Amino acid sequence: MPELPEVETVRRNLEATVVGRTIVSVRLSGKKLRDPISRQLPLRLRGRRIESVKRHGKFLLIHLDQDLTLISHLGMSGRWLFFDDSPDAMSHVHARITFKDGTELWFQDPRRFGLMRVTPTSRLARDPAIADLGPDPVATPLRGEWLFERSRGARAPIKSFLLDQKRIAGIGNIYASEILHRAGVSPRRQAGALTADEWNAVAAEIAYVLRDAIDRMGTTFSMYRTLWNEPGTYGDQLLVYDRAGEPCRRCGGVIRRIVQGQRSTFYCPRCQSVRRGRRALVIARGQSGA
DNA sequence: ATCCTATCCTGTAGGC
DNA sequence: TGCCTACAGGATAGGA
Repeated sequence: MPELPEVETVRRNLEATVVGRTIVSVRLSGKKLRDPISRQLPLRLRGRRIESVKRHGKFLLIHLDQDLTLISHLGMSGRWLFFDDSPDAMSHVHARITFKDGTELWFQDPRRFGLMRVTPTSRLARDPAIADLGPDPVATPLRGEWLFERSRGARAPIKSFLLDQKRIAGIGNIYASEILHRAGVSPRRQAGALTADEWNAVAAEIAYVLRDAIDRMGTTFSMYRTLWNEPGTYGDQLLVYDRAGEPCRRCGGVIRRIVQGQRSTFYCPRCQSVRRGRRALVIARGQSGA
């Protein structure tokens, strides 16, 4: 579910809500996440105070006192939910954090692809989950020139390149399609074959789309919710994602779905032609003929 | 190093 | 209604 804008929304929610609160207990469910939660985690978190909430890509970093950080990844279906009063039982809740004042923070994740662990803050950069991540494009706006240089020799399609968290941290399946559509670049192009101008366009749309999606609290299809169980509204802005067979909002052509790396990709073959040069030639011809 | 495939897990939508 | 298949916002191990 959650890509950078959704995780950033949850981060802001957490920052406004749980910073300053002190944990009195953590209860774990018996079920294993893909990366199991340590049984020691409740003991390590007990008595700790939340000092700040940061983010790198899709990872939430909840900093506590005594040099501890709670690393959290939402996977496909993870949610953090905050309650003033403990609600009735919910399914798939893997951790319940109770604060000193009686408020609660629950981690729910039906598909169990999420991750939660505690690590010393001073060694956070060496945590295997964090160590290999590329730059966060919101914290560090990416320049087209930098992407151009970094992509030389890359033979994977640009769509897969954008999803690679080692290259850029935070872009997921929805926003990769949206970014490429707005940039007018076909998802099938080899990343290493994009021109500097094309990378400039992609860099600009990475910044624009992520910012816009954050402003709208992300995209909700089914699972994703804010800390208060509200949906995000960026779904109204989607130009191609999940719109196969529907008309392109820019040119009226038909949006197509293809599969790349076992993930769906949506694009408009007319706006995003595979051969940019050919398209430019057609336009030039039309002008000379007029 | 890079790329591709299969896999982890549950829920839901759509076809019959 | 039920049964079946395909698919879903992600990351990663293992092999080419």
